[in-house]
Order: sequence, then C-alpha cells, then structure tokens
Amino acid sequence: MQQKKETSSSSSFARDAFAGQNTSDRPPLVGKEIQRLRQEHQLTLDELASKSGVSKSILSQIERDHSNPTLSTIWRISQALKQPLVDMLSSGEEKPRFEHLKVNQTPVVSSTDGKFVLKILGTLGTVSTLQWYEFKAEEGGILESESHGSGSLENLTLVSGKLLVISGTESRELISGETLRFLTDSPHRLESLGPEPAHGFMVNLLNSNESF
Amino acid sequence: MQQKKETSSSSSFARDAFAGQNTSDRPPLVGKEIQRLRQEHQLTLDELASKSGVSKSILSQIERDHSNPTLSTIWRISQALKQPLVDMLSSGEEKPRFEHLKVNQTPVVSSTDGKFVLKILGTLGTVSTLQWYEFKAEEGGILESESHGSGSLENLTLVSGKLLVISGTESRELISGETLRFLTDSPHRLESLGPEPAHGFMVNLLNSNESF
DNA sequence: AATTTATGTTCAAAATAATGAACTTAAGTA
DNA sequence: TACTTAAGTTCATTATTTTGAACATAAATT
Repeated sequence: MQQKKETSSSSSFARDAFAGQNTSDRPPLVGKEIQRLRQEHQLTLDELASKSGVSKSILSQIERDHSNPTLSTIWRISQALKQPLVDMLSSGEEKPRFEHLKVNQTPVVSSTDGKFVLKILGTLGTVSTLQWYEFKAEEGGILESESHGSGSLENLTLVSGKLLVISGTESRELISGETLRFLTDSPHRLESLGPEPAHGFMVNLLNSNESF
Repeated sequence: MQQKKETSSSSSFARDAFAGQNTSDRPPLVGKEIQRLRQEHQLTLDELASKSGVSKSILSQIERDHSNPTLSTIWRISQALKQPLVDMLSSGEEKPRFEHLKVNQTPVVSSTDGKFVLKILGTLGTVSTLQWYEFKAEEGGILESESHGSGSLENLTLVSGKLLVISGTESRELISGETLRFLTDSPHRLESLGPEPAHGFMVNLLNSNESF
C-alpha cells in the first residue's frame, strides 16, 4: 500500500534482509548473475524487458538486489536469457571448494571377481559431489551400484569394448567411442560384453540431499 | 492496495496465468511439491509456518498454486523442509533417463595441425562450469590454451604415451598411468612427446565467477 | 557548447503477495 | 447431540513487488 521508494530506509529488501553476499543462510542473490547473463547476451535493460515481459525498472532493481522477485518474474527472465531457472538460482549458492588430493594415491576399486576395475582419478565437492574414474573390465565383468540419490547423473564414455548399461527398467548397449549419460537415482549395473575388454571413462555427479 | 479476495475472479494467479501442469513454457508450479514435502515431514500448515516464518495462509495458497511466491518465501520454505531450493523448483520438469551420444555426435576440437584432438565428452553448468574430454595426440601434437580464469583447475590422466605440461613457468612430464592436477589461471600448453601417441582424459573445472 | 541518443535509475501509482484473525470443516469424545 | 480439538481456508489489512513515465547520466554528433 505504501509505496516503497528505493531511497526510503524502512524496509529496503537487500539492505535490511540480505545485506552482503549469500552465505547459505540467506536467499540466493540473483542480481549479479542476471546482470552478467544479460551483458553476455549483449542486451540492454530495455531489450531484456521487452524480451522477458518484465519491466525494466524492476529489472534494474533485481540486478542490484533491491527487490525480492517473485517466482514468475525470475522465470520470465530466465526464459529470455535462455538459462535454466535453476542455474540462475544456484549461481549465488555456496561455491565448491577444492579438496586436495595427492596425485599418486589413486585409489582403485574392483568388483569381487576382479573383472571390473575402477580407478578413481579425482573427486571434488561440497554441495554436490563429483567423481571421475577410469574403468577397465574384461568380458563378463560387472559393476553393480546402489542409487546415488535423486538427481544423480552418471556419464560414461567407452573407449573400447562393449558395455551393457541397465538403470531402473531401461538398458542400453554402448559400443566403442560412444557416450551415455543417465540418471542414477535407482540401482544400476554395468556389464562388459566383450570379447575385448571394456575401457572407458566415467564422470559422476552425486546429489547430496543436504540443504544449503 | 486492493485486497485480492481469493474468490474474486479478477486475477487469481494460478488459474489465470498457469493453469495446468508445468510444461516448461510456464513458471514451475511448486505447490504440489511443497505439499508433498510438508506431508512427508508430517508437518501441519501451522507447524511449517512457525518453522519457516511464512504465514500459514500464504502457505495454504502456495500449495494450491494460488499465489506466486517471492524468492525469499520459497527459500524460507525450502530451508524449513531441508530441501535444496533448486530441487523444489525443478521437481515438475522431467529429465530424460538416458542421453546416448553416438560416435559421430561427440563434438571434436583439434589443433590447427590436426595432431592434437580433443573429444568433448560432457559439460555441466550448474554450480561452476565443468567439462571433460578425451584426448589423443600424436608425437609433436600441441594444445595451447589461454587462462581459464582464476581458480580454474585442470585434471589430466594419461592412459598411454608421454605428455609435457607447461603451466606458467612450471612444467611436468607425465607418463602412462599418471594423473596431474594443475591450476589453469594462466596460459598453458600440452605437448605429446611420443613416440607413441598420447591418449588420456581431462576434467576441467572452470571458474566463471569473476563478478566479485 | 548544445542536441541527440542510448542506457540505467527513481518516482508515484497500481497490482499482488504476505500477514493475523476469523471462519469453516471434519474427526473424535462425552 | 453438543462440545472440543485439529487442520485448512478465506477475509480484511498491510507490506512489497511491479509497472510506466519521468528523470538522470554519459557518450556521440552537430
């Protein structure tokens, strides 16, 4: 009811409620990210306003974190910038910190029969966890995994051999040179079909179910 | 200014603007998901209201998609439900289970002389930017890169061959089976020393957060 | 310098999200 | 049946977002 002048001191959103950078106990500050994206697309406020249907005045305020946008507003902006809404929101979230791994201590995991061998090349992560591996599996080698949590993704690239991937009720057969990306929110299984050994590379994004 | 009775027909948010389920051309409807989570936690509206600091009346409306919540409101709810904000928003969007890239669909980048070939296996852009590659380089093949920004990290694993890595003023020689992790906040260079071709994987974490 | 043009910020008004109290509805109990 | 309790919905008001127009600022042109 009362107009909120930007200069009025009573309750300006960003200053009072969320001053400072997001430290994971405050709503994400999307302003900087939106501005970065807009400039990357070489758009003026006017242009983004007409593309998105959001008025340029509120765009100006959102970019400076002087407003607490509604869901539909953020969404319209994300559409105009062709950016997944979710990415825009997570940009201000906690950034991953690097874990220091000794280079020569590359842990190796293998299946009980020793036919499927995983070399852990690296890991990284706080918010979500990332791991990557090299794997080698002779014919018949099987790797079975439990669910890695909702939203988890596995990215397989096969350098040589033939690999059967089963996730949930679906399955795919991979041949040399192919890449497969699939959800690992349910138990899944890799099987080397032979005859030559399967050799490849795997990048896993694990979704920790923590809140931030 | 005007009170908006829920029963008044003029402009009820969900009915007029986004009736129906999210089909990715409308803002995500978070109501069902929030309600599901609240019930999963065995909370009443009153309880969630006091946990989250959001009034129960607006919770009721948000659950029924009769309101277009602000970012801070969604965030406070996500905190109370210990759910990553991002998950709540993407719940309506269904992702394909598998993404299968055939050999010829894998993007390839090569040096001008064609001696150093990079196959882009995948990228992830959520938190910071991540890309991973397979590379093959015959003797003398060279890959030169500019800085990837401060905090950027490159992770190289050599499967076969011999590789010289120069970053800034330092250099290392990698032999088959070794892994090297190094900062790429300055120009750097990879050179296949031969005689057999270098073959390996690379995981790059690019730091795009220059803004502050 | 004066004008124009382009871009971003602030103003006043209108639209709507959020609040707390009052109201419903339903289930359990005397 | 009447009474109580518990849960969710609607009401009237208040607080904020959003809008469009006016304003400010800087750069380019005459």
